[in-house]
Amino acid sequence: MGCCEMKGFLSYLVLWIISKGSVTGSEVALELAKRRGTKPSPGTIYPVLKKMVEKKLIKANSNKAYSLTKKGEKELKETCTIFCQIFYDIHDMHKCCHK
Amino acid sequence: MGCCEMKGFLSYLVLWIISKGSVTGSEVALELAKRRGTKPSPGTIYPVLKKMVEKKLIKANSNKAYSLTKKGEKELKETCTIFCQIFYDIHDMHKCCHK
DNA sequence: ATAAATCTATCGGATTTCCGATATAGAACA
DNA sequence: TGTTCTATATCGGAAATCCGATAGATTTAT
Repeated sequence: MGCCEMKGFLSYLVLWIISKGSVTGSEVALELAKRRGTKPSPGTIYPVLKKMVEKKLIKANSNKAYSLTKKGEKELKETCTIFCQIFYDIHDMHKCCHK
Repeated sequence: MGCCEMKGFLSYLVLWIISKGSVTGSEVALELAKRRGTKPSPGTIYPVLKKMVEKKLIKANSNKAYSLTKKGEKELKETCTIFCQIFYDIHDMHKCCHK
């Protein structure tokens, strides 16, 4: 709707969230709800997880809790680097909210 | 290509960049190049600017230099708030790059 | 004034990104 | 056991996001 929908975060965020500790699909969804305000639907979250498994970025244990693979850790590190460079001045953005 | 292409930043970044000072289209493109590493093509940047003018988020002066409208300032503030909440732990992401 | 280079603009479309609808599997409980 | 609730899974598609190709406009240089 708005000019700044900001689609495109999801995969990165999921990778990031999983990197912080083994979590199930529904736990990932809850963490996303905290951040974004809205909880992603099952039709959103599970296909994302599936694709990331196929790409061998994450793996599930027997309880369907996900964790990063070595490849996933490498990918996360690279993507974090890009992200932090793009938004190097996020601190100024933060100030912007409180004006 | 990767799992975390992170499309979806562009409009938000353009709004942010313009908020920091009156700039032309090519100057916006140069600033984006600094952040992302690659310069967006004309076919990318000008349609974005056009849409933002149509939505009255930015306006051009006679030299085709853009600046935010009141509506744009409001939109930016709101979007900054959402962005900073989603990425409240960007500082940890930053640490992640340097491991 | 003319040529070259740069900037601006537009179009169509490939791809990505996400979600609604639906179905199955599993857990909790009466 | 049968019922209910939650979690997982899949499909098709709507919308967004961006870009290549192309062309016109403007500036700069000769």
